[in-house]
Amino acid sequence: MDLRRLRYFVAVAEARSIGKAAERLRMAQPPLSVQIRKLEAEIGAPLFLRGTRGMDLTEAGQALLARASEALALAADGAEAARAVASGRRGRLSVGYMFVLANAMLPRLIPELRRAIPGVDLGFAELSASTREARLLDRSVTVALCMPAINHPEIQVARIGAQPFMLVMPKSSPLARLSSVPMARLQGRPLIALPHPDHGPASSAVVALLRRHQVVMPIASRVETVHSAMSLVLAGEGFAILPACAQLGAPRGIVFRPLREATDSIDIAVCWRRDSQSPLIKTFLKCAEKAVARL
Amino acid sequence: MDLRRLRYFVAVAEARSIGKAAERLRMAQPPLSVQIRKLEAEIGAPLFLRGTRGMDLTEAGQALLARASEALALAADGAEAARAVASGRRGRLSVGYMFVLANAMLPRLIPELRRAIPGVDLGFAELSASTREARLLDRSVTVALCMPAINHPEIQVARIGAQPFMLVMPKSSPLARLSSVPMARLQGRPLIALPHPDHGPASSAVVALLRRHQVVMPIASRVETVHSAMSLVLAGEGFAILPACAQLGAPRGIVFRPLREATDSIDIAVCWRRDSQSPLIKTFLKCAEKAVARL
DNA sequence: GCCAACCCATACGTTTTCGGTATGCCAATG
DNA sequence: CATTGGCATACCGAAAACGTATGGGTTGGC
Repeated sequence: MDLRRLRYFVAVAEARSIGKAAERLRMAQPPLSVQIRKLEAEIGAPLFLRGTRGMDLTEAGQALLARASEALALAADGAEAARAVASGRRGRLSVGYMFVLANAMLPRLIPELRRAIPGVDLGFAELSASTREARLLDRSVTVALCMPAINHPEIQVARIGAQPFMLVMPKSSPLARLSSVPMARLQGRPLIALPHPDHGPASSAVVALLRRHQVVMPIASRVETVHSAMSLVLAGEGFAILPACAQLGAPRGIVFRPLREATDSIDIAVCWRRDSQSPLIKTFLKCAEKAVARL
Repeated sequence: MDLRRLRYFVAVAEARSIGKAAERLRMAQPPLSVQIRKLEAEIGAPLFLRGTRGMDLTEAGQALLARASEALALAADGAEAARAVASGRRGRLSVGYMFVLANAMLPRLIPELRRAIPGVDLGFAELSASTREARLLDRSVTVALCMPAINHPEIQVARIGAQPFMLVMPKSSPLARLSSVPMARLQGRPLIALPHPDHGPASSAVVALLRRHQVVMPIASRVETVHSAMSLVLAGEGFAILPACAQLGAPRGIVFRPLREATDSIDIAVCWRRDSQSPLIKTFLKCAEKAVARL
C-alpha cells in the first residue's frame, strides 16, 4: 500500500475521470490508469465503475476514499508538524525556575515567550537547585533559570544578569532607617542562613561575602527555603542576606537595604543540556534576557 | 512522502535501531539506513539522534511518529474496509418496502438479516410503488420488496413468493359467516378500490379477477392506501379485495375470507437495479426467501 | 592500549517499478 | 458511418530501491 497510489486514487475519485485527474496531477493518462488498476488489484475489488462518461466510485471505493483522504492529510500533517518542531514553531518548552526568581521574572518572561513562540506548549515548574539539575539531565525540563548557574560538564550555561545582595530585616529594626547599611554594622548580628548550595541561592556566596569583609554573624537558624527565611526575619529571629529580586516576594513588614561596600552580586543564568537539540533554547535565552533587562 | 518510508520510520523508531528494524522488515540494513536519511532530507530535519547504542527519536521525530503510525493504520484500515464492503461483510443496505408487507415480513426478515450480515448498516423505508421505483433508480435504496414486481428495463426482479387475494369485510357482514366466499356472492356489492397500480398492490389485478369471473362490483370509494381501505371497510362502506398478508395489519372488527374459485395470486418480489454491484443483494434475497417461506 | 564487536554510513551493481509515447478498443453522438 | 471522448494495453527509457561489500567511529574486554 503506497501513499502515492492513494493520492492518485483520491485525485481520480474527485475528478471522476482518469484523464482529468492526470491533468491535475501533471502526468499522462495511461500511467495513472495503470496505477488505479494496480490499486484495485491490491485491494482485490473494483473501486470504480467505468462508465462511458467517466469513473464513478463503487461502494468499496467510497469506503476507501474516506480513509485515504484522512491518511493523506495525516501524513502531510506529520511532515509539517515535524518541520514545525524542528524549527521551533511548535513543540514543548519546559522551564525549571527557582522561587526567588518567580515574582521578579515570570510576569515578564511568560508573555514574552507566548509572543515569540505562540505555538509552543509551555511548562513551568518551581524546582530546588538539585532538582533542576536532575531534571535537566533526565531531559524532563528543557531549560532552567538558576541563581547561581549550575556547574556540571553536561550542562551549558548562559549568564543573563546579576543580582546584588541585600540585607533583609524587619521594618522595626534600627538598621532599617539607613538607606544603605555598612558591612561593619552586621558584626555579631544573628543570621538566618540557607544551609546548603542545593537549597538556596545565596549560602556559600554569602559566607564568602562576610569573610571577605571580616564580619562574623552567628547563625541563628538554618532554613530550607527563601520563603521561610523571610518568615523568620519577620518574626525577629535575625537578618538574612538575599538577592535583591527576592524583594518582590517579600511580605509586608520586611525591608531590603543595600550593603554599602558590598559590590558582590550573584549571577542569574539560563542552563540547559549541552546536547539538547531544541531550537527553542536560543529563543528562550533572548526572552529571558529581555525579561531580566527590565528587572 | 511515501507510505513505505513512513512504515520504515515507524519500524526504526520502535526498534530504536536500524539493524534491528531491518531484521524485522526482512531486509538488509544499508537500504533502510538510506531510506531513513531520505526521509530526513524530505522533512528537512533530523528525526533521530544517532548514538553509539542505536537511534533515538528527536522531538521532531516524535511529532512525526504519532501521525505516521496513525496514517499507516488508516491506510490499512481503508484497504480492509474496502475489501469488507466489496465482500458484503460491511456496507449499507437500504430496503424499500410496502405497507402491506411490513407486518408480515419485517419481523422475520430483520433478524434474519442481522444474523447474516451483522456488520452491515441496515435502513428501511416504507415507500409507495412509484417512490420505490424512483429510489431504486437513483440508488437511494438498494433493494425493494414489491407486490407485484416493478416492471422496468433497468430493474431486475426475483419472485420470492405469492399471496392469494382475500375478501375483506366487517365482522358484522353476513358473508363473514362463510369460511370461504364464492365469487358469485360478490355480485353487485360495493368495492373499496385502490385506484391506481402506483398506489396499491391489487387494483389492476383485482379488476382482472372480477372480470374473469364476470362479477361486477360498483366502486364505492377510491382510496390511496391499504390502511384507509380497511378503515372504510370497517365503517361499512363496502368490501375490499386484498392480498392475504394484509390481515396482519388489520384492525379488530375486520375479517378476511378466501375467495372460493379464485386461484389468482399476486407475486411478492425483490427488485434491484440491474447494474447494482452490491454483493448484499444475493444475501438479502436469501433472507427474504426464508422470511416469506414461513408466511 | 590494542583488538574485537557493534552499529551506522557509503559505494556500486542489479532489479523492480514508474512514467511517457503510441496505439487500440468501446460507446455515444451527429 | 465516421468522429469524438475516455479508458486500457504495449513498449521503452528513467528513476528508485534493494542487496553485497566495505568503511569509520565508539564501546568494552583482554
